[in-house]
Amino acid sequence: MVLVIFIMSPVSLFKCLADETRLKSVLLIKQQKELCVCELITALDLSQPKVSRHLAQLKKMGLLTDRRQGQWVFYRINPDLPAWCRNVLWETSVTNSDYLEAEKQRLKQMGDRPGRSQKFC
Amino acid sequence: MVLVIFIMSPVSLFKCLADETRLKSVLLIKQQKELCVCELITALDLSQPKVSRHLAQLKKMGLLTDRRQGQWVFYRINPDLPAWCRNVLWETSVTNSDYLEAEKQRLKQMGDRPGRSQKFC
DNA sequence: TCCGCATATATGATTAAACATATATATGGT
DNA sequence: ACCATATATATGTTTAATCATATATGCGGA
Repeated sequence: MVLVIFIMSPVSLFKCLADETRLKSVLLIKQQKELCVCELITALDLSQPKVSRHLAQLKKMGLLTDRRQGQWVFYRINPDLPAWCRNVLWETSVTNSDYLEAEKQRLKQMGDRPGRSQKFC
Repeated sequence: MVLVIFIMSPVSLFKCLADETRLKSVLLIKQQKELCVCELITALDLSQPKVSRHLAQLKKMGLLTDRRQGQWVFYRINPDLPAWCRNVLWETSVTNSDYLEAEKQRLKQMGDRPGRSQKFC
């Protein structure tokens, strides 16, 4: 039986969130539970490599996890993320509820959003 | 009658906290209510220009305020800092209580700490 | 089944920009 | 003059953006 505890240093978390692309990605994903790269590209209105790079960085830092479903890769908040990090995210999103308005709008208007197979979760 | 609301964008706050010198300065100041530059230099064990520069940046961003008392300049958390920012700081400091152990130790052992004249507060 | 093409995502390489630090010097108060 | 603090300049280091390309999956037709 193995117990793995995931630790995130304060500075590491803040570095993750100190970039607009990363912060918006994280908050959007948190709010939508799960998003694939092409949905984020549309919502954030940014280039594919740019989004992909920041997601890779967030995954490497342990803030996000990903799963592949067919041709799509879906990103989520790492379920093992320490509570204090989740609280920081929560604090940020509730107080700045208008911060993602444009992004949510673009996401809502997006056609051809890939379907989720729940069996893979 | 003028009402001034101070707003801090999420990314701005996280940029402030995404550097170890700045984060430790802010958390130490928050915990000690008020610290002058020479106390921070001792506690953080860093060069004077380095500390001074980061403090100036935090003041410019609105996270800190300062007051001069004689030859010393004391820094505090800006009393007008939005509640969500304070909550993020609180969340960070309670969960990472050992993060400032060495700094608190050095501060405690520091001789010749300047006295505070309460009349200026 | 195999091939070619389309879509989704990732990554290498390059360049540009932002950031942090050190040294030296300036300012402001006693 | 002395002390505490701030700032200017130069320099090194990190970080981010872009373009081009690579990998992976899916689909349609021979």
